[in-house]
Amino acid sequence: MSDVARLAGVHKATASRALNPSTSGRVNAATARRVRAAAEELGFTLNTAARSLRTNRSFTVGVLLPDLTNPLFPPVARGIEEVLTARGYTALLANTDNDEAKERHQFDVLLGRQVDGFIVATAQREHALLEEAHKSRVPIVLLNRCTDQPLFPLVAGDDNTGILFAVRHLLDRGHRSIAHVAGPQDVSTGITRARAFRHAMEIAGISHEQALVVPAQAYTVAAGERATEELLDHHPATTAIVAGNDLIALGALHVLRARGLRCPQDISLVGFNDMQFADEFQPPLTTVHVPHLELGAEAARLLLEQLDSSEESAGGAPVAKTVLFPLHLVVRESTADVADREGGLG
Amino acid sequence: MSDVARLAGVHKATASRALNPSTSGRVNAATARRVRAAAEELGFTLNTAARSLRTNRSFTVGVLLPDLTNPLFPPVARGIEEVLTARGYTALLANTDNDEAKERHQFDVLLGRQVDGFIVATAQREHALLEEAHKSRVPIVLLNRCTDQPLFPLVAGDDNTGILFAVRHLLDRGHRSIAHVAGPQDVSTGITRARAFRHAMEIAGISHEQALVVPAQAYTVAAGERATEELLDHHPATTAIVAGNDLIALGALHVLRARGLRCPQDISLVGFNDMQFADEFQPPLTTVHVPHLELGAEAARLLLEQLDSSEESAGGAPVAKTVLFPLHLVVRESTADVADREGGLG
DNA sequence: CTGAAAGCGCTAACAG
DNA sequence: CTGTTAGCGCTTTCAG
Repeated sequence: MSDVARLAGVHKATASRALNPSTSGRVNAATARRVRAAAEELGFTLNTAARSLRTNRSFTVGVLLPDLTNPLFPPVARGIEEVLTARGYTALLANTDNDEAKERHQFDVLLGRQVDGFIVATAQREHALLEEAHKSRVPIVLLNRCTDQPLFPLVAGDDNTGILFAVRHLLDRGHRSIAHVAGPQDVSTGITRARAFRHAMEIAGISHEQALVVPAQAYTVAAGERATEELLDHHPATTAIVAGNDLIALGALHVLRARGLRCPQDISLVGFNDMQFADEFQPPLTTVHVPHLELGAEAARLLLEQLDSSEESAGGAPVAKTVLFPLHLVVRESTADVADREGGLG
Repeated sequence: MSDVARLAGVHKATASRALNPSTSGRVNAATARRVRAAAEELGFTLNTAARSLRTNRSFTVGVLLPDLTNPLFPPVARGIEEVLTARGYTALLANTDNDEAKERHQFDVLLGRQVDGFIVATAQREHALLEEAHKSRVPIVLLNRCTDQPLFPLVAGDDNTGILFAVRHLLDRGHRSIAHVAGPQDVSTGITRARAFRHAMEIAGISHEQALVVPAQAYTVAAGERATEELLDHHPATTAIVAGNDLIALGALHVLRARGLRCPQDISLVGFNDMQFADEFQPPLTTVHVPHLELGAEAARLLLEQLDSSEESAGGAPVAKTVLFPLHLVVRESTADVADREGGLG
């Protein structure tokens, strides 16, 4: 930078001001231009480590997610990345594998790297780390999952109406023996969707006892398989399943296939998330579409808002705003009328 | 850190030495323990910005990939992340969308963030940016794709034998009119696989003219659709297709379906990569399995090697080592005997 | 509008 | 084995 300054014939402080968009107003336009030209010529790139050291801001955001390999998260990550880079920020992605120790470690590493804030997609209903983090006042936005205590702003899909759409669709198709193979109940989405399911069934006048809910241990294909086995063992009369998410739905699909049950002729199935390639499954999966990219983008926006405001004033704790995105059902080929079911049997 | 030092009753330089694993040997064991205890007590986390500024090393690696949303890359990213974090490094992922300007920008941003090196999965056969980077001697490892000039170490799958397995499988099934819907020809994997295809057909004694190659414009479903349309328009007698990758295969699948051709009864199809959920397609895709996680891990290892050696000595330019991983064919349900084909027609 | 000077938190060379 | 000192490259008062 001294070199740039020398070439432009100014002091390095002036060069610094000229090169920083937020201070370039405080410098003569012609001088600024000269400095920029000099920087260009020398192929100068600003040393962010030095800037961070001085300003105590790294323009870096930590993103905690369970597993990038889960098809949900790549679009989320891209959404985050897009709004962050537009503002000169960079995302540091960290996989936690739903492991508390690993998460803690990643969190500390990210803190060491002076991240300005976090986007957390790994929230459990009870979450020690997040409670501590709340006390230490690090800016955090929750994505998708939230804690039981409303500690932080949250960006998520509107699971309630999502499930409502799914159930209504099955009811419209004449189903009454509908079961919910739910997600894990220690995660907010798991219980929200289960509650929404019970509620939707209740509205339809179906007794609480008939609104079957079998929780899977995790949002995975394997857990979905196990839970579906259990469901079908105990309640073979089930004609339709609402799955906690698409991976669980995939597990259900496997079990149906293994048992010689056809989907949708024998059992209808609705997923949740509309993950990439859900339309390529066998059969193409009817599922609730969640705009993951937008979720990521909005979470990033909310975090930036927080960072901006904490910059201007040490202002009071902002209300934990919640942004719920509208969801819609994508009807494909995994659902059919119950009527079709009787005739279909060979 | 001064606080830690004070609490431990030593100078901050000593504290620094005690806290850094690579220098903690140069300090009294008891003192070191005292310092670590103090650090623990104060919840001290080292400021990496300051360290970077001083040491000129950020323990950060830039990863350039086309698009995290492409199912190939999440496992690659995880592989990279796993070996990097084990050594205290962090990966900075950047999506380029195969856009040269965007890639340049991302590259510069990463340089500004003082990355110690790059893993690049976006190499084109002619690649201006990479040639410049080579001159500037930034440590780089190429992943999957390489430039025509062997500028950097490369980690990739052994595409040649992968394609050979695919072709041999189809030949064994009695196919002779086999076509290759190839990947884009400005990318190394695109031409390598196309060449390997021609070679494998040649070995089988099938004339060069019959070894049909139709290149897709990109490794996408849409491009795969277009290329397959073209192929089937001009060569309806084709009985089997080797696709440049699984996304192209998916495009082919769509076109077959649209034309009322059954896979595998009418046309057999082999993909490449064995991407996540390829086994859930309709039909489950026979494809060449590529160990993406291992590719990422190995690339990270190679880069770390380079970083270690450039640390010890300013040593001469290392030979551009190439690591090719063995690939194998996963036979599923998208391939069948030609014989079955005749009988299958209604 | 620009220059001078201090200092962010850490490490490394040098003494002792 | 430990303390002293200087300085990484930048931003930001404070003067002028």
